[in-house]
Amino acid sequence: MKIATWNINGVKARIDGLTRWLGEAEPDVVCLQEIKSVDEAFPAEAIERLGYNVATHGQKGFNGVALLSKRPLEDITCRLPGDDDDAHSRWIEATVSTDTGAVRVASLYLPNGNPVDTDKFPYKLAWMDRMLAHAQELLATDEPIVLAGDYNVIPEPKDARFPDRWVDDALFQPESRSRHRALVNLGYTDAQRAVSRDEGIYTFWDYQAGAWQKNNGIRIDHLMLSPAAADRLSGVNVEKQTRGWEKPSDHVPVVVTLDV
DNA sequence: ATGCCGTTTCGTAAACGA
Repeated sequence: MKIATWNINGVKARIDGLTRWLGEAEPDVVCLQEIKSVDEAFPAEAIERLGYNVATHGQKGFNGVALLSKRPLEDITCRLPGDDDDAHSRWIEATVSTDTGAVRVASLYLPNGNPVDTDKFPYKLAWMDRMLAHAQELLATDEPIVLAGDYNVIPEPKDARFPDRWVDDALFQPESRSRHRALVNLGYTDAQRAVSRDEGIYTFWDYQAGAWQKNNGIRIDHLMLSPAAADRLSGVNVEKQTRGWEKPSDHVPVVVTLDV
């Protein structure tokens, strides 16, 4: 089973690239972030025509997450527990069953947190604490778990082409990185790092200042696997070619292959 | 470097992003 995550930066602006990529890569499950659409305006038909079921958790203007799956999406839940006043649409999870088992998949869009000296940064950290609590609860189930999305965290210096430029950024703060490590310490495996410790693996290149042309990238889109899911991991691929397409997202898809 | 670029919105400038 191929499970992908992709921050598409506006699903309506990206529908041609999205359908092209679905046809070429043929993922079984796709976790989308930053759909920037309300549920009613999500271009579901174009995606359903390619054989996908669609579940969305959108909001007007920004944020918004979605799940696409060739097999039915079961037990769909939206929102991250722990703060009923949090109105941002940043979490959707569902179960996908196969002939040999089932996997619980979440599409998450972790808050950016910039600028660090504003309320946005403590919101990010509190959101990460809620995510850690929920991730721990999920481990009590027998199903393999995949927490996939835009984490807005650069885990290590080697996950940035120019780490020195990120030291004042919320994505690279010690508080952000330590919470990401806490997810690992709970037992979740960074799928990319399970297959390669290489530097130079990036998933985001800014639109500005020729970042793509200069390969000034960062690795912030992650698929975190529970022990049961990590046991089934057989491959990871960064779909870098999409960044060179016309009207690209600034993020590219990351795909894991699980023997499920 | 208050810059760059791109998407969205009861738009035509501002919010948000990373």
